[in-house]
Amino acid sequence: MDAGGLRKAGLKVTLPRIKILEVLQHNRQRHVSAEEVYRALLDAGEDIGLATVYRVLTQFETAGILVRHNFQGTHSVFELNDTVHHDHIVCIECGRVEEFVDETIEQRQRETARQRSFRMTGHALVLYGVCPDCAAKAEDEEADEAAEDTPLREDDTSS
Amino acid sequence: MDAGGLRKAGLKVTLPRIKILEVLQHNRQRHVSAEEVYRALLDAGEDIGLATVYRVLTQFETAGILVRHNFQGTHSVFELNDTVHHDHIVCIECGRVEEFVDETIEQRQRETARQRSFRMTGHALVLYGVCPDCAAKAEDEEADEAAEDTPLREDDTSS
DNA sequence: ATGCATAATAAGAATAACTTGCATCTCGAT
DNA sequence: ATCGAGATGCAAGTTATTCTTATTATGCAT
Repeated sequence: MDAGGLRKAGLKVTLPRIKILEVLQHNRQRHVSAEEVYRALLDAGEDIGLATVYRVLTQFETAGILVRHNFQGTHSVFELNDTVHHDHIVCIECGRVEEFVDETIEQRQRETARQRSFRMTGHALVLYGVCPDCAAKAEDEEADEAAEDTPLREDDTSS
Repeated sequence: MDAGGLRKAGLKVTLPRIKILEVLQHNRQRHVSAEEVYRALLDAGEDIGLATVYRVLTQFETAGILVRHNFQGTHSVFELNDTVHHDHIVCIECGRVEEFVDETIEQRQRETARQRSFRMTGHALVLYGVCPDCAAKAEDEEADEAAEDTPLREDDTSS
């Protein structure tokens, strides 16, 4: 699953690539950023350059070994592509990400592309919302604020 | 619709904001980037700073006046939010963007969030594919390449 | 209409996330 | 073991966006 995958993708089996693949496999359930992969390898005592991490992740993406997401717009995160396809729902408060699959949505997407004569090559569906945990926290804070109901105030009468 | 919208959003009605709003309204059917708004205003003889454009666009987004998209991951584009909600299908070849609405998908998304006890605040759905025009072009080129089967070549025998 | 407190602006420096150029090194076919 | 294509590390360069600060404009009360 390691070197074989690389070989099949037409990529030389090099130490950095193997190590990066390992990090991704160890974080199979999470979405990791390039920076995180880099840090993980440095912490593991590997001598690797950040540029290499970026290059290799892009190559892996091109090779279909992993999938890139842009949940926050500011930076990309990656996950291995050896699981079944799924979409994501992201908590805008804590950043937590859950996966889901809805065959009805998938089907309607294909239908939409077909109607417009597009040959669909992929899609990105991300739902944004507040997860149950953060919703609970927010309720607590609302209760606190109800006592003063002043949205913005600098004067806390401290002087 | 100009100043009133700003006023309602709790934003002071300033010249830069009005001008930026005008650019967005003149490009109602397109998706414009911060850079494009900036250029448009410079070309129109306005004296405005790029930082102001970014700041105002972000304020507008927060105020719900416009919507931000990250189609290519590298930079954001914006569109006014006074039309009905819609999703997008993007051509990966030429960048052309079409809009669509599918109530079934919308509904399944709400259902998905509900099932996971997320309070859904928004979503991003982008279909990627090749538009009819680009597909036609690609076919032509395939025919050309069949004769030489070299994917990349600079030599067009023009010299 | 006018002044003042507050909010908004411009300009440029700063930052985050990547990307590229280049000399050196490694993989792997021989 | 050898050699060449391709990979790597480092440092410098990009790109998109945000921050800092001094300056200016706006809106509200008068």
